[in-house]
Amino acid sequence: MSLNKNHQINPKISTDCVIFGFDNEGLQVLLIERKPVSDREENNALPGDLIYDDEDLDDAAQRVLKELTGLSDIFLEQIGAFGSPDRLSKPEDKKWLESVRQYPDERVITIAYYSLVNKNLYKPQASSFAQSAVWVPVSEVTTLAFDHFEILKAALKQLRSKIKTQPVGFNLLPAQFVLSDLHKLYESILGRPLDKRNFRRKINKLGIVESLNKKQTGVPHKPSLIYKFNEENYQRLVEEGYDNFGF
Amino acid sequence: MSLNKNHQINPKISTDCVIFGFDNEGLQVLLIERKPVSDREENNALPGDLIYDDEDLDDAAQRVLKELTGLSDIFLEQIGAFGSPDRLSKPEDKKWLESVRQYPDERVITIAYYSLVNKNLYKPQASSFAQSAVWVPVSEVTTLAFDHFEILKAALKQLRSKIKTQPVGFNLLPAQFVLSDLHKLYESILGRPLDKRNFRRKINKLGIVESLNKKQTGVPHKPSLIYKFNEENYQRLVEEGYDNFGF
DNA sequence: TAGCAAAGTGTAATTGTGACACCAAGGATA
DNA sequence: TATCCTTGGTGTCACAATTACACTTTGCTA
Repeated sequence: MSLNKNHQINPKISTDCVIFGFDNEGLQVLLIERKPVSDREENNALPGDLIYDDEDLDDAAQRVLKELTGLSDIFLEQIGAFGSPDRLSKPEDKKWLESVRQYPDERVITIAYYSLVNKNLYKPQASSFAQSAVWVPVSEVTTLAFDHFEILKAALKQLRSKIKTQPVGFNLLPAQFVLSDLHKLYESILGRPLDKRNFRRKINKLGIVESLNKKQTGVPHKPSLIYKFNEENYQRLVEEGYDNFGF
Repeated sequence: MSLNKNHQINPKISTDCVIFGFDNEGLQVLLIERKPVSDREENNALPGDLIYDDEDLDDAAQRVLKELTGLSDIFLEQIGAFGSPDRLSKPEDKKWLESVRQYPDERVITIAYYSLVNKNLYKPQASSFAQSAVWVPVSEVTTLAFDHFEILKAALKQLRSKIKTQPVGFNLLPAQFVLSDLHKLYESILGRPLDKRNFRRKINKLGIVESLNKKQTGVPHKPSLIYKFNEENYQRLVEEGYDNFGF
């Protein structure tokens, strides 16, 4: 910490959340559709909000998540700060801000987070911005408002690197699942195919899933065994300093 | 982005830099000694500064680095934002801020960076805070001002994880070095011993160092060959998508 | 010239990875 | 009720990577 200098600013601080979900369609992200202009994709934005006085950054992100999805205490990790002085200055973005902010020209630095939600628990909320929330397959997103596409790319990168060392994927699945769901999830996140037998071998060796000795019913093919995540074994691995899940 | 709400703040934004250096004593970090009170360690702080209007976050961190070390264009990576509302409120810290800031009670959110500098190129500068900069072995740091110890721990964690996938260590070494320097560097960063033969095999296989066919002189033991980092081979590896340096 | 200190080198056992193909089970349908 | 369709579930082999481990070389110093 040094002495004061001239020209320092007091920007606004926001938090923007990249909320990932997963289903048979693959990896999705929850976006807010902004109303005006055409329905071009670049009008979508990440959900976010300005942070409050005396509010911790993580708490602000949890609050956004809660307002939007109704979920609390879910996986959430900071991506980093995005604060380019011109990050809000695309013409469409400026116009939109003018309609919505008291001081639309103020600089805003955002602290970005990503989180993993189980879409089965997700229930859209009635809060002001949750109305226009939509799940969009990550692979179909090519542009977003502000610098949000850049933030999404950073989130994906961090998630990919995280899932190689920690079994965070379970946050995206229901409590009971089938190994092929987990398999598809890993393929969706990593964006490449994984050999079925090798995948299963790895998962089994880790001992982080546990069969419930129940089978699927009503499926037009051989029913799969149903599994749950074994949190105790996972905790043991982490305590032993294990951090390589090797994908 | 949602609608405005009450209670939003306009905090100050600072950047704090964890500047790592390396020599025979191991991994070091550059700290600022705050003047008052006793010479207890918790008076040391990370170098940092408030950011300017219209200044990009990365640029602010580069500026701090330049003012402090005289170096520009060196390895620098964001760690993340630290913004707990009470991060400045330890009594000693408050007293110090009162002596130095116009509005010492203002909330300050910091964007932390870490960087790797070659101590041979480092020359202390005459800037206001560079006067009291000191290199301290990372292993001896146990407390710091504000939340800076937490930031240091995050920096170390990120560096350890980074060095497993990218050969960033070369930023800490002189342009010409000896394999045992590189070996000691990796051991210092990872905090555990690495087998000499296995280490050399890995480095050689990667092809990212290149012998200059010169030997050390004046050492009281068998002289070592002198190496340099092979940037072309490294670039090739990165372009091929290689990101596992396997330590 | 003896001794010291660090440099430099190879192998064997184990473990991990990647590629690959067939049978099983249940529902759907003819 | 037999056939077909779809997905579940399984083992092996070749190769690569990792770990553990000890002795000789070189140059300076005493």
